[in-house]
Amino acid sequence: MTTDVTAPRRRSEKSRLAIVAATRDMLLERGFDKLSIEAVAARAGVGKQTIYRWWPSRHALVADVILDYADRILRPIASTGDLTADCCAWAVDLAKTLTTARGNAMLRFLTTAGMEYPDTAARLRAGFSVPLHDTVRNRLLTAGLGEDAARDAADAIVGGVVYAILTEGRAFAPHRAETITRTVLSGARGASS
Amino acid sequence: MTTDVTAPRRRSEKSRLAIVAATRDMLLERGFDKLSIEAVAARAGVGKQTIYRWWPSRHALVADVILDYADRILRPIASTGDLTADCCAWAVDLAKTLTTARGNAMLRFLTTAGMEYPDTAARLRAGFSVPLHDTVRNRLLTAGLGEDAARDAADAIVGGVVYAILTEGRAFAPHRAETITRTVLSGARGASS
Amino acid sequence: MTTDVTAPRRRSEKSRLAIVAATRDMLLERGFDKLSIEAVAARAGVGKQTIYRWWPSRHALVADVILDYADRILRPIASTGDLTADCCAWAVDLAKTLTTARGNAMLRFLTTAGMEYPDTAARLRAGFSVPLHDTVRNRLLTAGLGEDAARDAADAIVGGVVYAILTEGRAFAPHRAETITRTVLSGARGASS
Amino acid sequence: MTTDVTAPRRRSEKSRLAIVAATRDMLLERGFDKLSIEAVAARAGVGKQTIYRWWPSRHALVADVILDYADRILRPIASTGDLTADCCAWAVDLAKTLTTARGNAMLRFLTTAGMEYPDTAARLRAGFSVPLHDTVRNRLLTAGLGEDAARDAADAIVGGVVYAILTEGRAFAPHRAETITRTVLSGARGASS
DNA sequence: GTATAACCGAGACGGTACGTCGGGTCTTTTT
DNA sequence: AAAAAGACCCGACGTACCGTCTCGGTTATAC
Repeated sequence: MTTDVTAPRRRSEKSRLAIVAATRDMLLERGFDKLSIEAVAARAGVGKQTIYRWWPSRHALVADVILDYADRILRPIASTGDLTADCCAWAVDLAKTLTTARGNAMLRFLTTAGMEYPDTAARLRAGFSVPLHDTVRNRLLTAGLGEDAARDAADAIVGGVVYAILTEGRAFAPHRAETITRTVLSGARGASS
Repeated sequence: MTTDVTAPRRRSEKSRLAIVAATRDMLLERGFDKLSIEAVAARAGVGKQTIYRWWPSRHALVADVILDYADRILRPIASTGDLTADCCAWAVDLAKTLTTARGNAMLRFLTTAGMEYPDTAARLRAGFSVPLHDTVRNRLLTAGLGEDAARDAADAIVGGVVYAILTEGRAFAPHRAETITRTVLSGARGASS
Repeated sequence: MTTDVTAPRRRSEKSRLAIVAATRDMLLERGFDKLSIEAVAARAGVGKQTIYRWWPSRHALVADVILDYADRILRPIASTGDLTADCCAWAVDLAKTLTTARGNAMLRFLTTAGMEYPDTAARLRAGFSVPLHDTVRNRLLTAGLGEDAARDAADAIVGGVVYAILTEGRAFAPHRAETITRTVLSGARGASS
Repeated sequence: MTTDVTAPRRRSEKSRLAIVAATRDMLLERGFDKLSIEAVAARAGVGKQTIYRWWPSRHALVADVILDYADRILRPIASTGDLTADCCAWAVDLAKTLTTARGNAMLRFLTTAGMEYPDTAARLRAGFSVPLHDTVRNRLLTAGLGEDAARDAADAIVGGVVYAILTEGRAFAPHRAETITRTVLSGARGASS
């Protein structure tokens, strides 16, 4: 039974929360580019060093905040027996979330923050992209699709919806997520049968 | 009456080319985040003001460079009569391009540079995302699909391939573009018949 | 005929003056230890970089300010024919200047700022200590003393007065400068005869 | 009458010695300006608080170390009957000590550390400047000089030697201490007779 | 012979200032 | 009139230390 040898060096939980909250707020107010560590520290009532002590970079800090929020985006797919209906409902729900002001902002940070820094990219992938993809893939596997078919269909559904929102922004009409999903699924089911 | 309205401004073509070349080179060498106007000016042997005179921001400058490169990514789909084969070949080709070191870098800049600045985002959308989508959509329309079906299938194919590359990077195996495309098309054709 | 090869790179005289004035003021208000470049820049309405561009360090900046002031301390010795009277008057005058609030502060900065940084030390020596010593030495040479006698007596007079003020501060009574000087001179004259 | 009012506060002698030694070493290695409490604590293997518990400031700590060393500089004047010879020997010895690497460094710290902080200045004066001056003054009184003459001559000798070393550093040739002293004494003796 | 409190090491914390980079504006000189 | 050069004001960077403040752990009186 390991008793946590790494010694949790008495980090101040109060400061941690203040920093994360300040980052989240300023991210939505001013955007990722204009988010400065200096401003976050000031807003959180914290010394700059306290941020640098626990986060290696601005990207890593933002990643934490986004992953915290990712749980609100990642939702399970219902299993009513009707695969298409379940997936369409889920896709429309996802599209709605990603076209709210907050959701769309988070999607953009998620994408920008992950660029250029492999470590951060890996964390965001593991905490968002992969779970998103797996949600669909697993539902398809449950419905009897083969490994490859499930993976490809999941790529097409998730990619089709998310990439469209990425390029079109909040102008994307959520109900389009339904027709995209329906299009993909009618193909995937035929192919797997 | 001045003939040749477009050029009473005596802009130095030599400087313009040097700036664009310097930007392209440094973009690939150091990445978007670490690209500074100061460094571009120095490398191009140009005054900072000459850059600011013609481009409103760093994002706009980078957008120019990327759109210049976009032509190498945007290619037409062949029309051999076999829709599926044509689209698959095109998709695999696209995936191959976007997983080269250079192509992947460009895709990332394309995505990052467009975030947070609506003007730049609109230009990049018009110069890359829309043409990409239209290429597929038009081929599908030509093949007899309906408006909506063509649009949805194009979303799924383009999004499926590009978003996967966006999250997985160069690890994405280009041949997966074929199965994704095939999956989508088998659905879209069935639905439209 | 050289036309100033070093190219006077269009330095802003306005900024230079504002910086020097701000430094002088804050030096007297808060002391050398608590003088920060940041505060000087703010008070002078100038960017920090403008200070760093022209002065290599805080010590160098302070040295400039002090040497500017040194002219008020360095005064010539009168030549009435009565060597002792002339020197005593000069010494008392020096002591008076160095025991004013401002003069004493300057003496302290002069001493502190020169420590630890050879370059600054050399400049301060050349601009203050050496001229001070030479003033006395030259007067003694004029009066007929030999090289060595003049040098030693100058050491004793200047050192006697200045070092005492350095240790005792403003408590030093200026008229003591007279008796010290008289003591030294009565010896030096006897020895040189 | 409470004996030992100061309370046996169980101060760790080991820590005290480690701190003083670390301070002395780093003072000579890196100079006064670059001496940080943090570094002293680390080098001494001691918590920062242990330093702050017993010394109010960096200056006070350095003063302790210097005064510890002052005993090696402050030496008595011999009494062979020949006043001039005794004083000259003493002065040359003093000059030699103050022009060693270590002695000169100590003299500089002594001067710098005492500036700006009245408390520290007073301690250093009492522990160094005053004893130095008194050593000479007392020898002169013993030799029959009057109060004032002794004081003035002591000022001139001590100041003449120390101030010259302060400005010239290790370039000061110790034998000059002899001629300075001789010059002053020949005056002081004549005046007091 | 314990308790109990001062002292210790360690180091996190809110801060100030450092010296540097680069942004975008402005001015001077050259082409 | 545009361009090169580069000084300027400014904001932020990431780092070094400041002096204060807990944390356990360890002694060494005082009960």
